[in-house]
Amino acid sequence: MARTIGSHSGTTRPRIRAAALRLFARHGYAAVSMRKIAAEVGVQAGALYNYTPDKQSLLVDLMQGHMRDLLAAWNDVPQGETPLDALEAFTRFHIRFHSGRPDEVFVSYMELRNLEPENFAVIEGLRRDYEEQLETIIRQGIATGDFVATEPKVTSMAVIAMLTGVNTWFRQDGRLSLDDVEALYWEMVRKAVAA
Amino acid sequence: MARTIGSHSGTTRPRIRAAALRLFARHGYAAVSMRKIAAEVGVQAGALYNYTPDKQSLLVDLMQGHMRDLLAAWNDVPQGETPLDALEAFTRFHIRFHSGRPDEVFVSYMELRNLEPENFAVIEGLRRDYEEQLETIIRQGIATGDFVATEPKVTSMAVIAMLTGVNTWFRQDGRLSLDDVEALYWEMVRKAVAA
DNA sequence: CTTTTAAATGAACAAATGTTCAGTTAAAAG
DNA sequence: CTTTTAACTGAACATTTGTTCATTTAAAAG
Repeated sequence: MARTIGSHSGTTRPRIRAAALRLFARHGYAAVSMRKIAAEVGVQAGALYNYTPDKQSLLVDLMQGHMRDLLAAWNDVPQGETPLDALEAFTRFHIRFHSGRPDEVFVSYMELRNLEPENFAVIEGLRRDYEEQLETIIRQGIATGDFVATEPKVTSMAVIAMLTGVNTWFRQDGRLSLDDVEALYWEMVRKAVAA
Repeated sequence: MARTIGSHSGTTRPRIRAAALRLFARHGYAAVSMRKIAAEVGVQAGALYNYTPDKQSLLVDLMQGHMRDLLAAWNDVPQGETPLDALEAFTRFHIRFHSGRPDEVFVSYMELRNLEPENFAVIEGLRRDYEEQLETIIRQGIATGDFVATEPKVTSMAVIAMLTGVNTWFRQDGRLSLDDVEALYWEMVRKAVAA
């Protein structure tokens, strides 16, 4: 059999993406076979190669898409007037964006070592771009005297690590709302860099 | 051939552990075969089974050993008089301990999903034990009025995430010494929970 | 209805996987 | 020197791996 009833052209590609993302996040890139992805989509393994040249490209596309989405979304956020406003905007944006995409975040963070060198360089570059957004805010706050930080780069890394950590415990249906969490973390970030 | 010249009884076991740790950290548990571990030790794959019942046990032993070492080492740290002293002790200990064992930390954090459920429960329990050490300190600081934190558990998670993040960028031969880093992070932690 | 074509099958490939085990070797014990 | 035994080899096993491709099917175009 081929072209089974109900197969439409536009549907399969996103379903492959979604299945790959889900499985990579749950079990890890190396532990997931093309056959398992295909089974999740309801298709034979060979069919995947109509949509991706190989397994690695599946991973790269997911990670690159995530990093591009992240940078684009941050670009759409109003930065506010002062460095303090900008830092609050970044804090709240980072938590909200990442908590809404746990699988993408997990894969993009955990599977870096499974990227071939050239692909790694691309993703790592996008990550650095994002980190520099925060570093810039912190440097501006230091310049205006709003923040105290002797090592802005270190401070950026510390803040990002803290914020990304939300994903390890936060659940949408938990006791605390996303607004609660944003407020809690913003208070800690604010105090940590306060003059 | 077997029992090649220079093979001593006590040597192979730790070398297998070291090779497995190194390779798991570099490439991930699922991507590392028993043959690759054996090759790193200079032995055939079959020989590994004189020392481990299976591949999973190799991973569990590494992770369990790491968590036990962590809890034991923290137990040996003088806690100080006040909650503030205890928090500083924890902050400095966490950074120092983790930065000295990057491979163990990486594996223990990244390979949780490759543990069979019962093994996962054990490791997760040990992790919770450690996290509760910090939570207790924070609760005591709140009780004495030294700290302000409306959600002690969240604060603990935030602080630990921030501290563990050091491992993503810190290098022993970098510009900043371990003491520098400890001081930088301690200032941020102190301010973040300050009353 | 007929033709075209995109989408999927299913079998095949060599290579690699975790694990077992009978046999071999060299160190330790007597 | 002889015996014992722990340590290791090397081949074998059934599965699974990523990927290719000739073939088949059903939807779209005319």
